[in-house]
Amino acid sequence: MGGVDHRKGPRRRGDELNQAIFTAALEELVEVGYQRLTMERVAERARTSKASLYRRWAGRPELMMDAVIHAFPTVGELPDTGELRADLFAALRTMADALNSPLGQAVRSVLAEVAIDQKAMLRHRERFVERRNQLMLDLVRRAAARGQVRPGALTPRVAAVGPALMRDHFLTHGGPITDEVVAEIVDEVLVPLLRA
Amino acid sequence: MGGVDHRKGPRRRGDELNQAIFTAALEELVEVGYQRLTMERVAERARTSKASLYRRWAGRPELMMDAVIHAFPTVGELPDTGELRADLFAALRTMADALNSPLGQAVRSVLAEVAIDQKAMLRHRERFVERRNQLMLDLVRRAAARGQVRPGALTPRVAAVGPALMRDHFLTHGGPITDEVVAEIVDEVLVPLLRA
DNA sequence: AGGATAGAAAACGCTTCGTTCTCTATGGGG
DNA sequence: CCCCATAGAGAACGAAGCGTTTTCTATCCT
Repeated sequence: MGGVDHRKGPRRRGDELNQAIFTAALEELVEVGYQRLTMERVAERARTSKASLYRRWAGRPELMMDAVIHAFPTVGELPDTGELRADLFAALRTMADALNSPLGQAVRSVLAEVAIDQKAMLRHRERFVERRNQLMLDLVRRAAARGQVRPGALTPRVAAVGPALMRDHFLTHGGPITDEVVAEIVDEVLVPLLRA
Repeated sequence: MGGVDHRKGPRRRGDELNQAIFTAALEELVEVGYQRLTMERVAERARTSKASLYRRWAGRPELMMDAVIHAFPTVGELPDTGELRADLFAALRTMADALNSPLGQAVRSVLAEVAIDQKAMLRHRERFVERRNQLMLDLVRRAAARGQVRPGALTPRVAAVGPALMRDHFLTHGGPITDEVVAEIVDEVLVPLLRA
Protein backbone atom coordinates (compact mmCIF):
# COMPACT_ATOMS: atom_id res chain seq x y z
CA MET A 1 0.00 0.00 0.00
CA GLY A 2 0.97 3.65 -0.21
CA GLY A 3 2.91 5.43 2.47
CA VAL A 4 1.63 7.54 5.28
CA ASP A 5 0.52 11.01 4.34
CA HIS A 6 3.35 13.30 5.42
CA ARG A 7 2.18 16.33 3.54
CA LYS A 8 3.18 19.66 5.00
CA GLY A 9 0.58 21.97 3.62
CA PRO A 10 -2.61 22.15 1.67
CA ARG A 11 -2.64 21.03 -1.91
CA ARG A 12 -2.46 23.67 -4.58
CA ARG A 13 -4.06 23.32 -7.95
CA GLY A 14 -3.73 24.67 -11.48
CA ASP A 15 -2.23 28.13 -11.83
CA GLU A 16 -1.45 28.48 -8.16
CA LEU A 17 0.74 25.40 -8.35
CA ASN A 18 2.27 26.55 -11.65
CA GLN A 19 3.24 29.79 -9.95
CA ALA A 20 4.87 27.99 -7.06
CA ILE A 21 6.77 25.76 -9.45
CA PHE A 22 8.04 28.70 -11.51
CA THR A 23 9.13 30.51 -8.39
CA ALA A 24 10.96 27.44 -7.16
CA ALA A 25 12.59 26.85 -10.55
CA LEU A 26 13.88 30.41 -10.81
CA GLU A 27 15.14 30.42 -7.22
CA GLU A 28 16.92 27.16 -7.78
CA LEU A 29 18.38 28.55 -11.01
CA VAL A 30 19.79 31.59 -9.26
CA GLU A 31 21.11 29.46 -6.43
CA VAL A 32 22.83 26.58 -8.18
CA GLY A 33 23.00 27.64 -11.84
CA TYR A 34 21.50 25.95 -14.82
CA GLN A 35 23.92 23.12 -15.06
CA ARG A 36 23.17 21.78 -11.62
CA LEU A 37 19.47 22.47 -11.66
CA THR A 38 17.38 19.30 -11.35
CA MET A 39 13.71 18.45 -11.58
CA GLU A 40 14.02 16.62 -8.29
CA ARG A 41 15.15 19.71 -6.44
CA VAL A 42 12.68 22.02 -8.13
CA ALA A 43 9.91 19.68 -7.06
CA GLU A 44 11.24 19.63 -3.52
CA ARG A 45 11.56 23.39 -3.33
CA ALA A 46 8.06 23.81 -4.68
CA ARG A 47 6.82 21.16 -2.24
CA THR A 48 5.20 19.21 -4.96
CA SER A 49 5.76 15.83 -6.50
CA LYS A 50 7.89 15.12 -9.53
CA ALA A 51 4.85 13.54 -11.10
CA SER A 52 3.12 16.92 -10.97
CA LEU A 53 6.03 18.47 -12.83
CA TYR A 54 6.06 15.75 -15.47
CA ARG A 55 2.35 16.13 -15.92
CA ARG A 56 2.96 19.60 -17.22
CA TRP A 57 6.37 19.51 -18.83
CA ALA A 58 8.22 16.85 -20.75
CA GLY A 59 11.43 17.71 -18.94
CA ARG A 60 13.79 20.32 -17.64
CA PRO A 61 14.19 22.29 -20.87
CA GLU A 62 10.47 22.80 -21.26
CA LEU A 63 9.99 23.77 -17.64
CA MET A 64 12.78 26.31 -17.68
CA MET A 65 11.61 27.81 -20.92
CA ASP A 66 8.17 28.39 -19.44
CA ALA A 67 9.66 29.69 -16.20
CA VAL A 68 11.58 32.29 -18.17
CA ILE A 69 8.52 33.30 -20.15
CA HIS A 70 6.80 33.75 -16.83
CA ALA A 71 9.67 35.83 -15.46
CA PHE A 72 9.85 38.13 -18.47
CA PRO A 73 6.28 38.67 -19.52
CA THR A 74 6.71 41.65 -21.83
CA VAL A 75 9.24 43.31 -24.08
CA GLY A 76 8.57 46.79 -22.71
CA GLU A 77 7.34 50.05 -24.17
CA LEU A 78 8.29 51.77 -27.38
CA PRO A 79 10.47 54.76 -26.46
CA ASP A 80 9.29 58.08 -27.90
CA THR A 81 11.67 60.93 -27.26
CA GLY A 82 11.37 62.38 -30.75
CA GLU A 83 15.07 61.83 -31.29
CA LEU A 84 16.59 58.78 -32.95
CA ARG A 85 19.66 58.33 -30.82
CA ALA A 86 17.77 58.76 -27.57
CA ASP A 87 15.10 56.28 -28.66
CA LEU A 88 17.69 53.71 -29.64
CA PHE A 89 19.58 54.15 -26.40
CA ALA A 90 16.42 53.85 -24.33
CA ALA A 91 15.27 50.71 -26.12
CA LEU A 92 18.60 48.92 -25.81
CA ARG A 93 19.05 50.15 -22.26
CA THR A 94 15.78 48.50 -21.32
CA MET A 95 17.03 45.29 -22.87
CA ALA A 96 20.30 45.59 -20.96
CA ASP A 97 18.45 46.11 -17.69
CA ALA A 98 16.52 42.91 -18.21
CA LEU A 99 19.66 40.96 -19.06
CA ASN A 100 21.57 42.48 -16.14
CA SER A 101 18.89 41.63 -13.61
CA PRO A 102 19.30 38.67 -11.26
CA LEU A 103 17.09 36.81 -13.66
CA GLY A 104 19.59 37.27 -16.48
CA GLN A 105 20.61 33.80 -15.38
CA ALA A 106 17.24 32.68 -16.60
CA VAL A 107 17.95 34.18 -20.01
CA ARG A 108 21.19 32.27 -20.10
CA SER A 109 19.32 29.05 -19.57
CA VAL A 110 17.14 29.88 -22.57
CA LEU A 111 20.16 30.65 -24.70
CA ALA A 112 21.71 27.37 -23.67
CA GLU A 113 18.59 25.43 -24.51
CA VAL A 114 18.09 26.97 -27.92
CA ALA A 115 21.74 26.43 -28.70
CA ILE A 116 21.35 22.75 -27.98
CA ASP A 117 17.94 22.26 -29.45
CA GLN A 118 17.09 24.12 -32.64
CA LYS A 119 13.50 23.06 -32.39
CA ALA A 120 13.17 24.91 -29.09
CA MET A 121 14.21 28.09 -30.89
CA LEU A 122 11.68 27.55 -33.61
CA ARG A 123 8.99 27.21 -30.99
CA HIS A 124 9.91 30.32 -29.07
CA ARG A 125 11.52 32.68 -31.54
CA GLU A 126 8.44 34.87 -31.82
CA ARG A 127 8.50 35.32 -28.08
CA PHE A 128 12.19 35.91 -27.54
CA VAL A 129 13.33 37.48 -30.79
CA GLU A 130 10.64 38.69 -33.14
CA ARG A 131 8.72 40.79 -30.66
CA ARG A 132 11.77 42.83 -29.84
CA ASN A 133 12.68 43.09 -33.50
CA GLN A 134 9.18 44.35 -34.19
CA LEU A 135 9.55 46.99 -31.49
CA MET A 136 12.81 48.13 -33.07
CA LEU A 137 11.22 48.20 -36.50
CA ASP A 138 8.42 50.39 -35.13
CA LEU A 139 11.01 52.68 -33.57
CA VAL A 140 12.91 52.99 -36.84
CA ARG A 141 9.71 53.47 -38.78
CA ARG A 142 8.78 56.37 -36.54
CA ALA A 143 12.19 57.94 -36.93
CA ALA A 144 11.81 57.57 -40.69
CA ALA A 145 8.53 59.45 -40.53
CA ARG A 146 10.43 62.24 -38.78
CA GLY A 147 12.97 62.21 -41.62
CA GLN A 148 15.73 60.95 -39.32
CA VAL A 149 16.53 57.74 -41.15
CA ARG A 150 17.91 57.04 -44.61
CA PRO A 151 15.46 55.43 -47.04
CA GLY A 152 17.07 52.00 -47.30
CA ALA A 153 17.22 51.47 -43.54
CA LEU A 154 13.64 50.39 -43.08
CA THR A 155 14.15 46.63 -43.23
CA PRO A 156 13.64 43.87 -40.67
CA ARG A 157 17.30 42.94 -41.02
CA VAL A 158 18.47 46.43 -40.09
CA ALA A 159 15.93 46.69 -37.29
CA ALA A 160 17.21 43.44 -35.82
CA VAL A 161 20.83 44.58 -35.57
CA GLY A 162 20.58 46.26 -32.17
CA PRO A 163 18.96 43.38 -30.31
CA ALA A 164 21.24 40.89 -32.07
CA LEU A 165 24.35 42.78 -30.97
CA MET A 166 23.03 42.96 -27.42
CA ARG A 167 22.33 39.25 -27.28
CA ASP A 168 25.70 38.41 -28.75
CA HIS A 169 27.47 40.69 -26.30
CA PHE A 170 25.59 39.13 -23.43
CA LEU A 171 26.64 35.71 -24.62
CA THR A 172 30.26 36.48 -25.41
CA HIS A 173 31.14 38.64 -22.45
CA GLY A 174 30.84 38.14 -18.77
CA GLY A 175 29.25 40.56 -16.39
CA PRO A 176 26.60 43.19 -16.99
CA ILE A 177 26.09 45.16 -20.20
CA THR A 178 27.19 48.62 -19.23
CA ASP A 179 25.89 51.95 -20.48
CA GLU A 180 29.20 52.37 -22.25
CA VAL A 181 28.59 49.25 -24.30
CA VAL A 182 25.05 50.32 -25.11
CA ALA A 183 26.30 53.76 -26.14
CA GLU A 184 28.99 52.22 -28.30
CA ILE A 185 26.52 50.01 -30.11
CA VAL A 186 24.19 52.96 -30.62
CA ASP A 187 26.82 55.52 -31.64
CA GLU A 188 29.26 53.43 -33.63
CA VAL A 189 26.83 51.05 -35.29
CA LEU A 190 23.15 51.91 -35.18
CA VAL A 191 23.17 55.65 -35.72
CA PRO A 192 25.64 55.53 -38.66
CA LEU A 193 23.76 52.57 -40.10
CA LEU A 194 20.37 54.23 -39.86
CA ARG A 195 21.34 57.74 -40.81
CA ALA A 196 24.12 57.48 -43.42
CA MET B 1 41.70 -8.60 -7.08
CA GLY B 2 41.35 -6.77 -10.39
CA GLY B 3 39.44 -8.18 -13.26
CA VAL B 4 40.73 -10.09 -16.21
CA ASP B 5 42.37 -8.03 -18.90
CA HIS B 6 39.79 -7.80 -21.68
CA ARG B 7 41.51 -5.11 -23.64
CA LYS B 8 40.88 -5.12 -27.33
CA GLY B 9 43.82 -3.21 -28.68
CA PRO B 10 47.13 -1.70 -27.76
CA ARG B 11 47.27 1.14 -25.31
CA ARG B 12 47.58 4.61 -26.70
CA ARG B 13 49.31 7.43 -24.92
CA GLY B 14 49.42 11.19 -24.86
CA ASP B 15 48.39 12.96 -28.06
CA GLU B 16 47.41 9.80 -29.83
CA LEU B 17 44.87 9.05 -27.13
CA ASN B 18 43.72 12.69 -27.05
CA GLN B 19 43.05 12.45 -30.76
CA ALA B 20 41.02 9.28 -30.35
CA ILE B 21 39.01 10.86 -27.56
CA PHE B 22 38.25 13.98 -29.58
CA THR B 23 37.18 11.90 -32.54
CA ALA B 24 34.91 9.82 -30.32
CA ALA B 25 33.44 12.89 -28.64
CA LEU B 26 32.60 14.59 -31.91
CA GLU B 27 31.11 11.44 -33.40
CA GLU B 28 28.99 10.93 -30.34
CA LEU B 29 27.93 14.57 -30.50
CA VAL B 30 26.77 14.26 -34.09
CA GLU B 31 25.02 11.00 -33.31
CA VAL B 32 23.07 11.74 -30.13
CA GLY B 33 23.29 15.51 -29.73
CA TYR B 34 24.80 17.50 -26.91
CA GLN B 35 22.07 16.94 -24.41
CA ARG B 36 22.40 13.19 -24.42
CA LEU B 37 26.15 13.06 -24.76
CA THR B 38 27.83 11.36 -21.77
CA MET B 39 31.38 10.84 -20.61
CA GLU B 40 30.64 7.17 -20.22
CA ARG B 41 29.75 6.74 -23.85
CA VAL B 42 32.60 8.89 -25.14
CA ALA B 43 34.99 6.71 -23.15
CA GLU B 44 33.43 3.57 -24.59
CA ARG B 45 33.57 4.85 -28.13
CA ALA B 46 37.17 5.87 -27.72
CA ARG B 47 37.90 2.52 -26.11
CA THR B 48 39.47 4.07 -23.11
CA SER B 49 38.60 4.28 -19.48
CA LYS B 50 36.62 7.07 -17.86
CA ALA B 51 39.54 7.58 -15.54
CA SER B 52 41.65 8.56 -18.55
CA LEU B 53 39.07 11.16 -19.51
CA TYR B 54 38.89 12.57 -16.01
CA ARG B 55 42.64 12.73 -15.85
CA ARG B 56 42.54 15.27 -18.63
CA TRP B 57 39.28 17.08 -18.22
CA ALA B 58 37.25 18.10 -15.19
CA GLY B 59 34.03 17.10 -16.92
CA ARG B 60 31.92 17.14 -20.01
CA PRO B 61 31.98 20.89 -20.65
CA GLU B 62 35.76 21.05 -20.66
CA LEU B 63 36.12 18.00 -22.88
CA MET B 64 33.66 19.28 -25.44
CA MET B 65 35.22 22.70 -25.50
CA ASP B 66 38.60 21.19 -26.30
CA ALA B 67 37.07 18.85 -28.85
CA VAL B 68 35.60 21.83 -30.67
CA ILE B 69 38.88 23.70 -30.59
CA HIS B 70 40.41 20.61 -32.10
CA ALA B 71 37.74 20.41 -34.79
CA PHE B 72 38.03 24.05 -35.84
CA PRO B 73 41.72 24.81 -35.63
CA THR B 74 41.83 28.07 -37.58
CA VAL B 75 39.65 31.01 -38.51
CA GLY B 76 40.62 30.91 -42.18
CA GLU B 77 42.31 33.29 -44.57
CA LEU B 78 41.80 36.99 -45.01
CA PRO B 79 39.91 37.48 -48.30
CA ASP B 80 41.56 39.85 -50.74
CA THR B 81 39.48 40.57 -53.81
CA GLY B 82 40.22 44.30 -53.83
CA GLU B 83 36.55 45.01 -53.39
CA LEU B 84 34.81 45.63 -50.08
CA ARG B 85 31.58 43.86 -50.69
CA ALA B 86 33.23 40.77 -52.14
CA ASP B 87 35.67 40.58 -49.25
CA LEU B 88 32.88 40.86 -46.71
CA PHE B 89 30.81 38.25 -48.46
CA ALA B 90 33.75 35.85 -48.71
CA ALA B 91 34.67 36.24 -45.05
CA LEU B 92 31.15 35.68 -43.79
CA ARG B 93 30.56 32.90 -46.28
CA THR B 94 33.54 31.06 -44.84
CA MET B 95 32.05 31.47 -41.40
CA ALA B 96 28.69 30.19 -42.64
CA ASP B 97 30.34 27.14 -44.22
CA ALA B 98 31.93 26.25 -40.90
CA LEU B 99 28.66 26.67 -39.03
CA ASN B 100 26.72 24.76 -41.68
CA SER B 101 29.09 21.79 -41.63
CA PRO B 102 28.17 18.60 -39.80
CA LEU B 103 30.33 19.91 -37.01
CA GLY B 104 28.11 22.95 -36.59
CA GLN B 105 26.61 20.80 -33.86
CA ALA B 106 29.91 21.13 -32.11
CA VAL B 107 29.62 24.90 -32.25
CA ARG B 108 26.20 24.65 -30.71
CA SER B 109 27.64 22.78 -27.78
CA VAL B 110 30.12 25.61 -27.26
CA LEU B 111 27.38 28.21 -27.42
CA ALA B 112 25.38 26.25 -24.88
CA GLU B 113 28.31 25.97 -22.53
CA VAL B 114 29.26 29.60 -22.64
CA ALA B 115 25.63 30.56 -22.13
CA ILE B 116 25.55 28.50 -18.96
CA ASP B 117 29.00 29.30 -17.71
CA GLN B 118 30.31 32.81 -18.16
CA LYS B 119 33.72 31.78 -17.00
CA ALA B 120 33.99 29.37 -19.91
CA MET B 121 33.47 32.32 -22.25
CA LEU B 122 36.12 34.35 -20.53
CA ARG B 123 38.54 31.51 -20.98
CA HIS B 124 37.85 30.98 -24.64
CA ARG B 125 36.72 34.28 -26.04
CA GLU B 126 40.04 34.98 -27.71
CA ARG B 127 39.75 31.71 -29.52
CA PHE B 128 36.14 31.84 -30.56
CA VAL B 129 35.44 35.53 -30.90
CA GLU B 130 38.42 37.84 -30.95
CA ARG B 131 40.37 36.11 -33.66
CA ARG B 132 37.54 36.43 -36.10
CA ASN B 133 36.93 40.00 -35.05
CA GLN B 134 40.61 40.70 -35.68
CA LEU B 135 40.34 39.21 -39.15
CA MET B 136 37.36 41.44 -39.89
CA LEU B 137 39.21 44.45 -38.55
CA ASP B 138 42.13 43.68 -40.85
CA LEU B 139 39.70 43.35 -43.76
CA VAL B 140 38.12 46.70 -42.98
CA ARG B 141 41.49 48.29 -42.47
CA ARG B 142 42.56 47.18 -45.90
CA ALA B 143 39.39 48.49 -47.48
CA ALA B 144 40.04 51.80 -45.71
CA ALA B 145 43.49 51.92 -47.26
CA ARG B 146 41.79 51.55 -50.63
CA GLY B 147 39.49 54.45 -49.77
CA GLN B 148 36.44 52.21 -49.67
CA VAL B 149 35.42 52.83 -46.05
CA ARG B 150 34.23 55.92 -44.21
CA PRO B 151 36.67 57.31 -41.64
CA GLY B 152 34.70 56.48 -38.49
CA ALA B 153 34.18 52.83 -39.41
CA LEU B 154 37.57 51.62 -38.28
CA THR B 155 36.63 50.42 -34.79
CA PRO B 156 36.63 47.02 -33.15
CA ARG B 157 32.92 47.43 -32.47
CA VAL B 158 32.09 47.95 -36.13
CA ALA B 159 34.42 45.17 -37.22
CA ALA B 160 32.70 42.79 -34.87
CA VAL B 161 29.20 43.39 -36.27
CA GLY B 162 29.38 40.83 -39.10
CA PRO B 163 30.49 37.87 -37.00
CA ALA B 164 28.09 38.86 -34.22
CA LEU B 165 25.14 38.88 -36.61
CA MET B 166 26.19 35.53 -38.01
CA ARG B 167 26.45 33.96 -34.57
CA ASP B 168 23.12 35.39 -33.52
CA HIS B 169 21.45 34.16 -36.67
CA PHE B 170 22.92 30.74 -36.14
CA LEU B 171 21.58 30.72 -32.61
CA THR B 172 18.14 32.14 -33.31
CA HIS B 173 17.28 30.32 -36.49
CA GLY B 174 17.24 26.67 -37.36
CA GLY B 175 18.90 25.18 -40.39
CA PRO B 176 21.87 26.37 -42.38
CA ILE B 177 22.85 29.98 -42.97
CA THR B 178 22.09 30.49 -46.64
CA ASP B 179 23.87 32.69 -49.14
CA GLU B 180 20.76 34.86 -49.11
CA VAL B 181 21.15 35.54 -45.41
CA VAL B 182 24.86 36.29 -45.83
CA ALA B 183 24.10 38.63 -48.73
CA GLU B 184 21.41 40.38 -46.71
CA ILE B 185 23.75 40.98 -43.79
CA VAL B 186 26.44 42.25 -46.15
CA ASP B 187 24.21 44.41 -48.35
CA GLU B 188 21.71 45.76 -45.85
CA VAL B 189 23.98 46.17 -42.85
CA LEU B 190 27.71 45.95 -43.40
CA VAL B 191 28.15 47.82 -46.68
CA PRO B 192 25.91 50.77 -45.66
CA LEU B 193 27.57 50.81 -42.23
CA LEU B 194 31.08 50.81 -43.57
CA ARG B 195 30.60 53.09 -46.52
CA ALA B 196 28.04 55.72 -45.57
C1' DA C 1 -23.78 13.13 -1.21
C1' DG C 2 -21.22 11.15 -5.28
C1' DG C 3 -17.82 11.14 -8.85
C1' DA C 4 -13.76 12.61 -11.23
C1' DT C 5 -9.45 14.55 -11.24
C1' DA C 6 -5.17 16.09 -10.02
C1' DG C 7 -1.83 16.58 -6.22
C1' DA C 8 1.62 14.61 -2.81
C1' DA C 9 4.45 11.08 -1.28
C1' DA C 10 6.86 6.94 -1.82
C1' DA C 11 9.07 3.55 -4.37
C1' DC C 12 11.27 1.52 -8.33
C1' DG C 13 14.85 0.19 -11.87
C1' DC C 14 17.94 2.31 -14.85
C1' DT C 15 21.66 5.29 -16.22
C1' DT C 16 25.43 8.20 -15.41
C1' DC C 17 28.55 10.34 -12.53
C1' DG C 18 33.11 10.79 -10.40
C1' DT C 19 36.15 8.10 -7.91
C1' DT C 20 38.98 4.24 -6.53
C1' DC C 21 41.44 0.06 -7.23
C1' DT C 22 44.15 -3.41 -9.69
C1' DC C 23 47.02 -4.91 -13.18
C1' DT C 24 50.38 -3.94 -16.46
C1' DA C 25 51.86 -1.93 -21.03
C1' DT C 26 54.92 1.40 -22.17
C1' DG C 27 58.65 4.65 -22.24
C1' DG C 28 62.92 6.18 -20.59
C1' DG C 29 67.32 5.63 -18.53
C1' DG C 30 71.32 3.07 -17.23
C1' DC D 1 69.14 -6.61 -20.76
C1' DC D 2 67.04 -4.71 -16.21
C1' DC D 3 64.67 -1.36 -13.31
C1' DC D 4 61.47 2.21 -12.29
C1' DA D 5 57.71 5.35 -12.88
C1' DT D 6 53.73 6.51 -15.04
C1' DA D 7 49.68 6.44 -17.40
C1' DG D 8 46.18 3.51 -19.62
C1' DA D 9 42.30 0.02 -19.48
C1' DG D 10 38.86 -2.35 -17.17
C1' DA D 11 36.02 -3.19 -13.31
C1' DA D 12 33.58 -1.88 -9.38
C1' DC D 13 31.46 1.28 -6.10
C1' DG D 14 27.97 4.45 -3.81
C1' DA D 15 25.40 8.46 -4.82
C1' DA D 16 22.37 11.20 -7.45
C1' DG D 17 18.90 12.04 -10.70
C1' DC D 18 15.77 10.44 -14.07
C1' DG D 19 11.10 9.19 -15.57
C1' DT D 20 7.56 6.23 -14.29
C1' DT D 21 4.17 3.88 -11.46
C1' DT D 22 1.27 3.26 -7.51
C1' DT D 23 -1.48 4.59 -3.62
C1' DC D 24 -4.17 7.59 -1.05
C1' DT D 25 -7.10 11.38 -0.90
C1' DA D 26 -7.90 16.52 -1.00
C1' DT D 27 -10.46 19.24 -3.79
C1' DC D 28 -13.78 20.80 -6.95
C1' DC D 29 -18.05 20.46 -9.27
C1' DT D 30 -22.69 18.91 -9.86
